[in-house]
Amino acid sequence: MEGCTHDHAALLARVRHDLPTDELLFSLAELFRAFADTTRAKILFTLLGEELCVGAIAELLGMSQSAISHQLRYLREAKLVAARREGKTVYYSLADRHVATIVAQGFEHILEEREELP
Amino acid sequence: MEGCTHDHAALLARVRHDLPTDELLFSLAELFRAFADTTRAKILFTLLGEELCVGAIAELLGMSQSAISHQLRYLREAKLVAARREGKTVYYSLADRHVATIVAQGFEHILEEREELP
DNA sequence: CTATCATATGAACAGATATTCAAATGAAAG
DNA sequence: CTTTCATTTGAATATCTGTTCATATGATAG
Repeated sequence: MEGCTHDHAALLARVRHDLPTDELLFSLAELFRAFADTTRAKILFTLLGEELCVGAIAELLGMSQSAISHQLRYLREAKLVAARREGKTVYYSLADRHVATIVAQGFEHILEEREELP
Repeated sequence: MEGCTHDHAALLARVRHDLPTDELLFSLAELFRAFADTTRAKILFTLLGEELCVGAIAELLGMSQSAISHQLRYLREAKLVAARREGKTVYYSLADRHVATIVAQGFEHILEEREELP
């Protein structure tokens, strides 16, 4: 059967009350999905310091221009990168200061976690 | 053909130098993958305030106990939640203070983003 | 106009992932 | 021991996701 039969009605009510809406939780998951792929994480890192064109990123990561372009579209629609056209070339940059913060926080977590295991 | 033929050798060299190792970037993506699923995001939220048993989480999210257990295993292996057994019941809680920080940062991002569009 | 460079896009395929279902633990109580 | 409760696990399945390949767009030069 399903679940336990404990008496946690009061606890559940309280936790449920504090829980954000489904829609907001979905947005949160959506945001983290952008960082959850190795290729996209790499792209975001290359853009931490400077704006770069698609070909440069592709070369940097040793991947096809098409693959990078697809991921850039993803990041663009997630509003995490911004595009700027200059002639034939399109330059990408981070769209939001939060991107850097979130990446930095994740990094800190990983590094501290590794220090704990000698 | 592939990529552009610009002269960005110096730029590429510099960016490449600042780029973390593949292994570290993979770990980063792996960490964010844990937050990148709606069910897992919900679970982490329910655990922000208190520790809860599996059945309670399942009831709270209106999902099967098995589905929740599978995701809890994922989160346990990612070292984001900790389990504590008490009789038949297993209580889960957040394993790391970073979890709360990362979630909070993501939330802030979403909320600010929404304020910008009236 | 045509040719070329940089990027974008669509379809297709392969691999990953989340949920369900059925069955297996593990712990306490009778 | 058997029964029951809470949770875990494994296999199967359906869905999602990332890359490739081929083709299209957009911009400049000639």
